[in-house]
Order: sequence, then C-alpha cells, then structure tokens
Amino acid sequence: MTTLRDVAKATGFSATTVSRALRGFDDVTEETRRRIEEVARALNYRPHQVARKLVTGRSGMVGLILAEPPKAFEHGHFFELVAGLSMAFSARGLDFVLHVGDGTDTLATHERLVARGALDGFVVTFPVADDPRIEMLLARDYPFVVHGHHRGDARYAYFDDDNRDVSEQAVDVLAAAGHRRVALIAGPAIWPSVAARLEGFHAAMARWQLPVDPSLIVHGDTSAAHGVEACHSLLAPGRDRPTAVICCNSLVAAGVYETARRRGLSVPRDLAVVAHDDVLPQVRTDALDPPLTVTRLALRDAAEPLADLLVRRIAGEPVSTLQVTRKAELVERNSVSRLRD
Amino acid sequence: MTTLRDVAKATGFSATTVSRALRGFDDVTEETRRRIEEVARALNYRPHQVARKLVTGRSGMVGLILAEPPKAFEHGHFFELVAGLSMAFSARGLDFVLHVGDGTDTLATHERLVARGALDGFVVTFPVADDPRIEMLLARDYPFVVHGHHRGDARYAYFDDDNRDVSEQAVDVLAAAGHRRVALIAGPAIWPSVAARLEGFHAAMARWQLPVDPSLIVHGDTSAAHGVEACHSLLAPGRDRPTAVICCNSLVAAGVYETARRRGLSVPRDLAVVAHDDVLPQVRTDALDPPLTVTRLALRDAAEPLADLLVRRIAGEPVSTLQVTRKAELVERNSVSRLRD
DNA sequence: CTGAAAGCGCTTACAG
DNA sequence: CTGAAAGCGCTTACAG
Repeated sequence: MTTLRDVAKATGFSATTVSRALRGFDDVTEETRRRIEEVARALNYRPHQVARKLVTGRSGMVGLILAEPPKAFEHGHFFELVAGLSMAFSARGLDFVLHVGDGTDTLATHERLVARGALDGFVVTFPVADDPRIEMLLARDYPFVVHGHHRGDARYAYFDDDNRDVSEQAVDVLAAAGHRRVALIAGPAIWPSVAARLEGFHAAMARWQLPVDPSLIVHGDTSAAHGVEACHSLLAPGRDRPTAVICCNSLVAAGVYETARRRGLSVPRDLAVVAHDDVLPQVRTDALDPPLTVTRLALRDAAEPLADLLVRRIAGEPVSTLQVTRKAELVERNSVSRLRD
Repeated sequence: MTTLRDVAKATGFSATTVSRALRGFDDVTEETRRRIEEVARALNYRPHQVARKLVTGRSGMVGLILAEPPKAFEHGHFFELVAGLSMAFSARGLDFVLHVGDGTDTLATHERLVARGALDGFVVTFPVADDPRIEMLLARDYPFVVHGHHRGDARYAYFDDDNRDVSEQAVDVLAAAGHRRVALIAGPAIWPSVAARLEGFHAAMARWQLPVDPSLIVHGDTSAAHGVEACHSLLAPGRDRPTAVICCNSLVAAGVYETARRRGLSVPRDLAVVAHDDVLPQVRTDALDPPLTVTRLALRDAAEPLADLLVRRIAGEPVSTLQVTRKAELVERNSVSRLRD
C-alpha cells in the first residue's frame, strides 16, 4: 500500500505539503500540486481512511441498526429503505453500516457503537414513544436522524410524513363520496405515525360531522394477513358493517380486497377502500382490481432527505433546521364510488 | 470518551499493562487485572476501534458491494441475503458495510475500498465468468468469499449450491413419472449457476435416454413476469408442447402457474412443474395451488456459512479448505403427476 | 510481572 | 509557500 511518506519521498516534498496539496489547500503552488498529484496517481496512492479517522475523529461511516430481522411481510419496506440509504450515503462518500440485531439488545448495540466511536451518526427508524435509543443518543449528544417522529418532540432531526394529513385526505375522499360509516385498519398502536393517523382520522370525521364508531378502528401489523383478519372481523355477520375502509398500507389493502372478494362483496360497489401507499415492490396499487385509490408517498424517496439531514447534523447544524415533513399525494383511482342514499 | 491513558492514570499502571490486562494476556497478575478491569468498567472504557485498527491493520469491517440497486423482483433475495449476512457478521463481532452502487462503477468501488484499507474482506455475489471483481481481489491477495462459483475455479473460497444436482433431481422426478418432453426455464446465461443447471439437465436427460429439444430451453431473469413470458412461448399454439417444465426459481414457477391457468391448462394434469426454491419471502411454494414440487435450499441458510468462510479466510486459512458445496433437498408435492401413455 | 519507547498513517497548528 | 513536530488512541516488541 502506498502511503503519504512514499509520495513525499518520491516527490521530495514533506508529508505535510503532500497532504495539503492532495486535499486541495490553496497555500500550495500550482506547480507543486500538479507534481504531487501526478506522482500520487502514478503510485496509486489513496489516503488510508483509518488513519485519517483517528486524527480527524470522524469515521466516515454511518449506521442503521435494526432491533431484529424484519418480518417476512416487511421485506419490501426493508428493501426500499436499506437500498435507498446505502445509495444515498455512498453518493455522499459515507460508508453505510447495517446492523441487524437478534432482537435482544438494540440499545446495547447502539451504546457499543457509540462508545467505540465507530460511527459518525445513526439513522433511527420506527421510533416509539420515549424511545430508549433516542434518549441515549440525545444524552450523549450523538448525531442522528429519525425516520418519523414523536409529535411535538423537537429535540432531534427527523424526516417524517404528515400522517395526520394522510388520514384527513382519505376521510375527505370518502366523506365527499357520501360515506358515513368509515372503518380504519391502523398499524401498531406503538408507532407515533399511527397516533398521528388516528388524530387526523378523528379530526376529519369531526370536520364532516360524522360519528366515529370505536369498534370500526382495528390495530395490527401491516401485513396482508392482518388485512384479511381485520376485514373479516369488520364484515362479521350481524354487525352494522362499514361502507368504507381506510387501510394503513397497500399490503393490508390487498388483504381487504381478497376478503371482500371471498365474501362476495364488490369493491367499490359494496365497499369503498382507500389506503396509504408507500410504493413497496410487493404491491402495485395501480394493478389491483379495481385500481386502488391511495395517498401516496414513496418510501424510497425518504432515503435522500434522510441522508442529507444526517450529513448536515453531523456537520453541526442545529436540529431546529433539520426537521422536515412532507405531504402525501392523493391518487384517485377506482376503489371508491359514490354512496347512493 | 475514556481512553487507555485515563484508565492507566486512574490505576497507576502503565498504558501497556492496562492494554494487556484488558486483552486478557496471562502475563498480568490476577490482582492487577482485577483492579484494572474494575476501574475500566467504572470509567465505562471501551477501546477505540479506529485506533486499534490503525495499529493492527484490521478494520473489523467486511463488506458486500452490489453493482446496482436490485430489481424490484429481487427484493426477497436481497432481503434474505443482506439481513442474513448482517446478523451472521454481527454475531462474529464484525461490522457489515453494505454498498449499493448506481450501476456505473462496481469495480472502481471495490478498488477504492481495497486501497483505502477500509474493509478486511468482501462477500462477492452473483459471480460471472471472468468476473473482474474476483480477478482484482485475487491479484491483490485480498480476502473474499464468493456466493456461488465458476465451475472448476479453485482459486478462491466459496459457498455454492450443487446446481448440477439441482437439475438432475428435477429431471429424475419428471422422468420417473414418465415425462419425455421436458422444458427448462433457466436464469441469465451469464451466471455460472445457470451453466451448472444446464449441465445437470443435459446429463440427467442423457442418463434417462431422453432427447433434449433446444427450443424448450429458455433463458431470462428470475421474475414471475419472465415465467409468464417463457411459458407463453413454450405453450404457443401449433407447437409440440412440453409435458413438463423445470423452473429456475419459485417466482418463475408462479408465473408459469398463472399462465397455465389462463390457458385453461391444469397443473399437474396437463403440465407438470418442478422448481428450485430458495425460500424467498414472496412465494410460499407449499401454499401455491397445487403445492409445488421443489428442490429446496434456503437462501437464508447461506449467510452463516458465508460469514464463517470469510472470517476463516481473513484469519489466513488457505482457500482449499474453504470451498463448500451443499445439495438441495427434494420436496415432492402435487405439481407432478404420472404421465399416462 | 511491568513499563518506556516506537510506530500504525495521517492531519494540523506553528514556525520560518 | 513549505517543513519539523506533535499527536490522534491504541498495540507490541523489547528491556528490565
């Protein structure tokens, strides 16, 4: 491996000058720089990252730590996020470290990596209320960015969807079409995004002066299997059935479609369906039958902003300027029809 | 951050002794060690990885570099491999760096990471004939392990499926059931695994004294869409149709099932289907209708051996002891029926 | 059994 | 504009 000293010897300049020439400082003669660059190239010199890290204190690496291996139904989510982040960080010259835990020790893992100075910063996903990872990172003043955020918590950098608005848009579409009994198949209650969706749901229903039937709100995971299960319970015989259902994501919606079909119910004639679409590779919501009306926000599009925010946070920007929310786009297709009354 | 020196000062011992005590060398008094460990714990000392790396020459990191973002249909494969490798390396105390390229510069990326001494070793996936990555790594004598291998190439460590045997088992099942016109929907011709599958196919057909019709061998990617397309061409009107088809993976088989159904053909009555099953999250081959007969080899199970081989290679073991092949398990279900003649 | 010294490959004040 | 020196935090011969 060629070192700085090798280049210094070969050119006759000192290591100091070589270092500065190569880093583009302007206190080096143009000619000197040219000569040094030429030799460095000829010798195929590359600065040793580890040495540089030791002196600068920066590791050039950022990490994503998952508590446990994603569930099988989450593979699309994992794929979009991990591939996207890796590319986004690569483009910024940072190495992306992925740690998939075994479910026992996320916090310990974060702490170990923090203490070892191994990473310059973290991406935290699926924050929960009073998330211990976030508290730990905050306590140590370690740079990190959160995908999602706990409402009202302004202590950290985050990139979040406007989940309140997501539900409001969904309710608006349905209410405008005359629906009054609207069900909500929501995600895990522990996620802040789900709380925000719930808030938006209640707010919009109130705005349209529609009653909310608590038995029409179901929590669970984001799998098609959960969609099937939730839909079955919603359509149970003898119940006052909803005329419309809002699904927390496209997999759940696929489950709802399947269940409705099995029950001999037609979408949208007998049941209107609206879902939030993260644009996962498993389900193309435009290819469903009928094409699904969605609030859309591609998960993949979160990678670039997330990387950008983390880089800026590492550079020392205050968190107050690093809190970004984006609104979903409503894509009306054929899964909602006007309720005849 | 607590450093070695801090611990040295606090205990009154030298940095040398502290280092050795903490690393468990046996030339330190039991009492000294105890005292040092106690103080180190109290001070929450963790050796700084970067510094350690600089002196030992080991980075404690290994990497997987993907040329380009996986296609949408590959997300299950990506998921199994990446999550599996991350967990396997974590369990061995190594950080897993994932680099997803933009399709323009895989080799350059490998070279940069090699030259910077950033990684201790690599996992190389989807090797192709005369793979430039492999040649580069070999030329520099850099540790790496390949998932798959080019037949007869004994220059590197690898973990591979016995792809020849995969095809032989598939043909055996079909031929034993009386099938003579057997089609093969194969993967991309550039992969060595595909060449091995082809070899096994020809060998087994010859063993059963069955003619091979070249027009019954179709190459393409491993998506369901390709399965649909290939099946359509195989069943084109006016052709002498195959009675059985072997699919390179379960997604392709799903496409074949769908096409057969659309054509009004019944599996297995009109068409027998056997596929290779990597056990991806997208397709549960036992849940298809009818349940699919497969040669099975869970992709996820490759992660541990791959990590193990790379660690041993990094430790200096010769490649000759690090070349592992495993055989697929035949799982007979209901997609093959006896051909009545 | 313990410690002083050198060094891993770089960067960055500080002089000149 | 250029260089000698110190130092990032550790490990490892080498003495004693």
